[in-house]
Amino acid sequence: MAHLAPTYRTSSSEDVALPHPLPEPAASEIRLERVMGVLADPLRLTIVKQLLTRSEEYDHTCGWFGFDRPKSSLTHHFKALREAGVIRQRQHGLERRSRVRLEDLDDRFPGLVDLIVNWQPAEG
Amino acid sequence: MAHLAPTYRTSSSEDVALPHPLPEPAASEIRLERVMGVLADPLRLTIVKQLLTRSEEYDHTCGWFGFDRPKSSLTHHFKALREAGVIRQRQHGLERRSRVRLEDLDDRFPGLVDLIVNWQPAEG
DNA sequence: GTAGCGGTACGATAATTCTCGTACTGACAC
DNA sequence: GTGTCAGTACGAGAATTATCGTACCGCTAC
Repeated sequence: MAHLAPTYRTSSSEDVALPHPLPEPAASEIRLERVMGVLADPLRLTIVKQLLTRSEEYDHTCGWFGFDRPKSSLTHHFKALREAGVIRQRQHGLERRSRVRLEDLDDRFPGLVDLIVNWQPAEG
Repeated sequence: MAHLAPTYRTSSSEDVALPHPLPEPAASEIRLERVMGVLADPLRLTIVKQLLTRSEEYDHTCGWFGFDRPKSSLTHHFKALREAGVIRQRQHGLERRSRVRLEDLDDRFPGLVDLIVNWQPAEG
């Protein structure tokens, strides 16, 4: 997988420096028990799986997922994922966009991402 | 890996029928989010890792681990692991012995066991 | 019988986490 | 300026989970 350059392409086709990530643990500080805990929730598993499987060129905002939950609940879950080291968030003007820290997770916990991608939510 | 026959060898070298496992979810009912949740705890990760790496011919009792915790706390954690489908427990007379449901976990969540084996508890 | 042992069940308190309403911010459009 | 929009921060109540004391059970040894 190609390394993502620290720029992104806007709708006007300019390359712009990426905003700094919001506070997050260094890759070496990511703790498996913390990651497990944060993934012990169907909504958060859904977030990460969708980022892994439906995400394309751009990072995504909370709204992109289309969850029918209050905004403050979504903030809570995204923050939990970020503070555990699972996702990286950057502030793009109004929006806060998220992506999975794929390289860091693959490096620290090989196989974990596959578990998430293969996860299926419970029926009912 | 060889399939474990449903007998075990006693100290007097007799093969004896294994007691039935205590209530547990079927392999197909094991939920990743549940497993993640139950492994979001250093003590329980330690239990499973030790069962995976130090265990030999026999299953092991709670006391084998040597944790300095009240018995009722250990019961609580072992039960949580069993009800999530991570370990299997059988009653052998006085003792309740545990082993990891290795085949079931490998079948349902390939790679998960390696994550646990490679886990290191936090320093301090 | 009694004692000891591995372990459970119950229950209470403490701690953590979830959920979400409300108020607010910062950026943009006009 | 005003409005709107994505999202946050705070805080409260509910729900879940952790911890562990106590009482108890069933088996074995004596």
